[in-house]
Amino acid sequence: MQPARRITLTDDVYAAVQALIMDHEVQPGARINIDALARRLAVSPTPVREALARLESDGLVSKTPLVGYTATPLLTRAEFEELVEMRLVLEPAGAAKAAGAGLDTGELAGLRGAADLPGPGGADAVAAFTAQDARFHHTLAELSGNRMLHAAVVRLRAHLHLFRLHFPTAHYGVSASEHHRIVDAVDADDADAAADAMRAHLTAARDRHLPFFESR
Amino acid sequence: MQPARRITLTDDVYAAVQALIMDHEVQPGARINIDALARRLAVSPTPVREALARLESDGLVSKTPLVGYTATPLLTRAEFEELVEMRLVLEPAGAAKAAGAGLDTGELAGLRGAADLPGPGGADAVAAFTAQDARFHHTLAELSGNRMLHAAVVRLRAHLHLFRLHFPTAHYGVSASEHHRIVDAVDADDADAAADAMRAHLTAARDRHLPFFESR
DNA sequence: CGCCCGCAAATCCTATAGGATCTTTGATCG
DNA sequence: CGATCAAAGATCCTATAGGATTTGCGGGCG
Repeated sequence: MQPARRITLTDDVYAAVQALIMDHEVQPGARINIDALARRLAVSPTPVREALARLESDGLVSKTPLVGYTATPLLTRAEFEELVEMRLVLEPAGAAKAAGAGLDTGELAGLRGAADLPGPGGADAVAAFTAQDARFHHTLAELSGNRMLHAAVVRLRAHLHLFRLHFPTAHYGVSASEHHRIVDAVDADDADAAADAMRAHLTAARDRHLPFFESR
Repeated sequence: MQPARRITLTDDVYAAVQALIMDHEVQPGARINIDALARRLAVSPTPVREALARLESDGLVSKTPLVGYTATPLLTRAEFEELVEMRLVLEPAGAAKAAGAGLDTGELAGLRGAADLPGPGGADAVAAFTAQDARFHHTLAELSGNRMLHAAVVRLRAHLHLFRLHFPTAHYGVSASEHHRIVDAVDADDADAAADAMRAHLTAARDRHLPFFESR
């Protein structure tokens, strides 16, 4: 039996500010006033500063000494292409590793569960979709058995926050089927097929996201 | 003309603590007493806490709420293999990208300069060698043109701190020649050859490091 | 002899205050 | 009218203090 609040205020603030930025309640590129943020969260500036320091290492905010913190701006088209390229380097390798790792049935079942994606219905369908999509990719990276690769994949997700509000909602089923094709290859212990399926998925997802940049 | 101290105390402390850990002046796995560290650096605990928060995101320390920070322990053999695997995923891809990027002569000259490694002479030969080796790998990753890949490569270097004091000093020339072979391939715009040369270098470096684990 | 409980010391965590720096506003000069 | 400079305000940064929690140690019980 554990007390009501196991974690510290700093950790709470860290999660809260992360959510504020990911949900664009703090505009990308906007200055972050530490005192105002502290008042908004009903805490003192001290834990806010500590949370911001961690978020800077995560790439969600950037700091200018003696000036203040700024929410990281939206990705440019070029940065988006770099992100895709980076994922194309990391994630197919992770899928291949997972395929060769001899996963047990429990791990495979968990991966299959994460591969399913919620439909377009529901109150906050976009958030539910992105959360589940992240869970699948993170789970697969974790099952690669390489903790550093897993950490790198998780870290990249932070840079995707510009899409939280612009996710193309018309292709839910397509993404899910691509996920399942990857799981099938992993299940069959076919490393090459798993890597290929992941590459196809990432490339297709890239094309689905591209229209976002046309309208800017 | 700029004032004597352009950066803040927190940034100074961050660099100082990073050096303390990388140089093993703080034993890997040891608890970190915030107050004692603050006294040692002649500052208050506040900037120390902020620096530690950033170092946690960097992977150099880990935090347990209400208990304190701990210096990250030395890599186990398994973690070392994962690190090598991760570098084999990232760095050959970066070398290939750099080879296809059409670098100008200035960039190539900078890379060639970084490829040279200091000889075994000198006061702190090990530190000089590791610093120059890091500069080469970071420069090459930067020239890939992918900022996220560059950042990931730099981030991995932090986990190498266990070798700072155990670098095999007998193979300076070998490493340098492997570096130059990579540069040659990049210079020839041969992406496949650059990736192959990087893979060969990383694999060879892995084998050179392995004896360290035998003696533990 | 080993285990468990309770108290004291150490440490962490948060809030607050004051000094230092940057930004903005307004007035003066060219 | 535009540019420059100075002062006021806002904000950041660091130090300090006190409350909350954990850890270490000693005594008591089984």
